Amino acid sequence: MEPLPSEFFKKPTLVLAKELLGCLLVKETSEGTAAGYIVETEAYMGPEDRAAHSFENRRTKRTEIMFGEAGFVYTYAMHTHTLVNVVSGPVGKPEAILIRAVEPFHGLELMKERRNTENLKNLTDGPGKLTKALGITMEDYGHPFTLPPLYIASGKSPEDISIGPRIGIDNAGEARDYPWRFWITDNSFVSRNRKKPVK
DNA sequence: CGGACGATTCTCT
DNA sequence: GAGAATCGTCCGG
Repeated sequence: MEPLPSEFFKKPTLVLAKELLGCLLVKETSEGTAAGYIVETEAYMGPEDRAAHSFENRRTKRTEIMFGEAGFVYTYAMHTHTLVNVVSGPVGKPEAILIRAVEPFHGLELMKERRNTENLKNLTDGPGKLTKALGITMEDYGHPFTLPPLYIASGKSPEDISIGPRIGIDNAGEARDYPWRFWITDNSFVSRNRKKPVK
């Protein structure tokens, strides 16, 4: 599991969101290393995307990292959970890709312990679940995905990719229906809150 | 400085 | 499928 180079992240956000599928998300801690295949992503497209934190270029302490270079970690808190994004797009364009689900690959026992469950299916099939399982926290904010302790490595190529509207943004007006959610077709670790694919 | 609000999850029913 | 938990962030006053 070798980190991918920074060049990997320098491509259009909607392209990167698809290419991240099948890649490994790896987190090293003092407790050990945990990793999973990325099976579900969502793109957030900045100023013109009502669902994005950076809508209308809203630049705050929280969104600051989105305005920087692609390939950095954007974590934020949602209720009691931490969610993790990959910063994307050129400098000055605040785009990001939310990692919504991974398929457990390495460090199974550690992940089960952190999630307090033996049920593999329930381990990492949601954005808040996978951060807990992997040990991703707000401490990771602003770090590069190209170096340990939190990095992305090449994995396996998905056979087929499904596309549909994003989850949990029903109040985002017209952006609600944009087909910016990507997942590996028929993968059982995709988050349950699923809608029908448009493709 | 207060109030509203989630890119969620879990626990029931 | 609905409702609670629960808290940092953000914006208005």
